[in-house]
Amino acid sequence: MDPALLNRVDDVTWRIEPSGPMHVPVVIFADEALIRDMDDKVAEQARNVAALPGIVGASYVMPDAHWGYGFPIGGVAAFDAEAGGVVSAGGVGFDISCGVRSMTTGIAAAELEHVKESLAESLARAIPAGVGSEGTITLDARQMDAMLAGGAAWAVEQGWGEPADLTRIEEDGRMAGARPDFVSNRAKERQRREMGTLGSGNHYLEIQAVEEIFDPTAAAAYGLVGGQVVVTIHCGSRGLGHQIGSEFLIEMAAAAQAAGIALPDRELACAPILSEVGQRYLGAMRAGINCALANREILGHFARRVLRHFFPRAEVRLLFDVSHNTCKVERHRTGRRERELFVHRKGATRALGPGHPEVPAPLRAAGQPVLIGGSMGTGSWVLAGMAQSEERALASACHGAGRAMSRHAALHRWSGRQIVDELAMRGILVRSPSLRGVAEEAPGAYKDVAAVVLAAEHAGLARRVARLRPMIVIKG
DNA sequence: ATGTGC
Repeated sequence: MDPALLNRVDDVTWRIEPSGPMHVPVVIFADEALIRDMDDKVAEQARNVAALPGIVGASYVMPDAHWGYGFPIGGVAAFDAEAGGVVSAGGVGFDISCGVRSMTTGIAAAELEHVKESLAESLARAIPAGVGSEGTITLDARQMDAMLAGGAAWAVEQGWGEPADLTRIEEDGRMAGARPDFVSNRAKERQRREMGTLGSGNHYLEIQAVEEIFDPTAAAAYGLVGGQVVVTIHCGSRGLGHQIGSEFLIEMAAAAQAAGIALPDRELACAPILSEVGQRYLGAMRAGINCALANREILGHFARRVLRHFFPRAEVRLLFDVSHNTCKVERHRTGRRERELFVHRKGATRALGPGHPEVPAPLRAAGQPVLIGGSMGTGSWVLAGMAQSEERALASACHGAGRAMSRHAALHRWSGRQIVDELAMRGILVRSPSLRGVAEEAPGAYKDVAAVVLAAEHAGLARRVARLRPMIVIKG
């Protein structure tokens, strides 16, 4: 993207003023180098989002943004139901409530080095991964509905997790307003054997070491200790979320037309929040959120079991679990008014600042943990939401490194074997059922995650707390 | 993202 096409507000803030059908401006948070590397399509998509009915504030773009389906990945947009605002399946993303959880362990990374190979094998056996991966859990129709209504709280009731985890999950582990009866039988059928599975693409489970600490006070509150092991899981709602997204995309294309909404791009299919289709999507999507919360809870439980086998004294505690593909009802101040908004975050994380009442009490003074998944080779980051994020971007921040290259281009450039060997030389063990998947996920296909988090910090969205170095990567 | 797909 050519920076000359944008209005530069400061080093990390850029605007496109409303023109034509746009109701609000586009606001992009990124440094100049990230802007130059960003696809022109991101600005086009963000402008299209700014033209949707009932949008409030701005069409926001995070520093890790790239081209997505309809909405950019790394996009944040809030809608006012009473002003004709819409909800969009493409604004949430196909992988409903895809997200990240990190667990601290108290294990010294140096100690783990001695068992790294066998731990990698055990994790690869315990965590089903890959396209169409199925696990050891099969749900009947009643259990499926209970899971879709209960989320991670349901998983804990079933013995796949610990009650203390729930306070460290958004929505306390259970999304209210879920309507399992609005989820199609086909979506439920696809999910029957997929609970506790990782899936494919950019999903992973990593064993990481706390490599560097930037904010000792926040790190202490988060339980992050230099040289200790952290487990991070990136996964979502698997086949169920995908099926819900696909079905509602079709329904919303018709609903938008029926509501007389002119779509600049058919991929922006949406329905008025107050319409029948809009309400049905929200109920189904919230069930999808519960599916993702339950899935990450179960995967965390499997990882915990394996770690305790190797380290019986390990205390595997959930630091936090965040979703980055959601639409949530939140109260925000825009201009002079505070009002209820439907906030779409697609490839973007909620980032509540210090003192916010929705942040769990032990973490509240530091602010909400913002977990940033990097690529396999470059590591991940833990940030903390900043007070300014509320005003700057509806309390949102980036979610990852963001792709810099298409999967196709990455396949052309690297072989999976070569990536596995190169990472092994650097002490990073990769286990995956798909070498093709590994090539697509080559570290070089991603943006510089350090530059992304620095831009987020300079923009006042989230500040750096710690950097995590990958040791073992279980890849889908 | 995805029982990967025109």
